[in-house]
Amino acid sequence: MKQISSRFSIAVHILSLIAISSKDCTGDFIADSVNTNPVIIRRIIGMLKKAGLVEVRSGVGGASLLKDPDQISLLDVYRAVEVIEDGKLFNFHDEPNPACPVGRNIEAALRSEMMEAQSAMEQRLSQVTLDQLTVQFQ
Amino acid sequence: MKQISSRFSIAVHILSLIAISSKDCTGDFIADSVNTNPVIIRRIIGMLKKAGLVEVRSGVGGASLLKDPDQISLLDVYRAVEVIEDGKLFNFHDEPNPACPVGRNIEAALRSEMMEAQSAMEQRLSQVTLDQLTVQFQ
DNA sequence: ACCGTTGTAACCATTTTAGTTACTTCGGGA
DNA sequence: TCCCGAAGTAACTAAAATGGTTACAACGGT
Repeated sequence: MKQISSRFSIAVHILSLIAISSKDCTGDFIADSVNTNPVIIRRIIGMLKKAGLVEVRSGVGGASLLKDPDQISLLDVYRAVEVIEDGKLFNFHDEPNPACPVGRNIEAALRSEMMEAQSAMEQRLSQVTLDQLTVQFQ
Repeated sequence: MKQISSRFSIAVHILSLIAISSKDCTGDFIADSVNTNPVIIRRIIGMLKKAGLVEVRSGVGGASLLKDPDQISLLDVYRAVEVIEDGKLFNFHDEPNPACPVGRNIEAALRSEMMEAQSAMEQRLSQVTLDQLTVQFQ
């Protein structure tokens, strides 16, 4: 990968805006704050809906949170926007040669370390909630 | 991103093979163990050379380590293969609207949390050395 | 001089990403 | 009831990353 998709940062932006804003959060209003196309916003809100984080008033429009901001962690958002394939941050090359001692054993050993590293990151994300961010937006 | 490139797992494979193998580690020999094209191996070895981890006997061929396996961490390898852009694991969407309190403040707040999460992962990678892996390849 | 090996360049197919246009559907207000 | 703003989605695009491949020049022992 190059980088983890900006879907994640946009999703956090969207949720922060909904949490803070008193006015109706329509796709166009959010798109103006994020500075992107409204369709991008709708797509990401669709993912947040699927994850049970927000709801959208159909017809009239406007999104609202389904959880308190102190009950939404950055990990929840990260997982909602499906930023990585199959839940695995690290890719592993296909089918090393089983006839070689390294080829035969490296996958188990390295995958285990990859999971530890990934967990360390996700655990850190899980410790930060939306309200811990929004208090900084005076 | 989809996933962190398999360049990382291949690089670890390559270094493990060099560390363990008694015979000459040519690109073709390594490619056979990794099960990929020799050019892929040469490209990654080039990155490991640039990072000062290996050297290659020119003309005759064969790679060898420039450091003891207990002095090479997974983080060293991870950084050597330039798996992420600009050293930043997370991407951040461009230019949120400064006229909005969220748009104006979210970048600093979120980037700080992104760095913490990235550091947690990298710190875990830095704790594992090549020899801790290779002892598992009997 | 030959031959295996390395270092690259060039090219390719596939996938992801971010953005865009366009169209249908929904539901409230005039 | 008829609009109108909004959401949901399909289809398309351009750009970039990825993994792979062929080809070729340069190097250095035998």
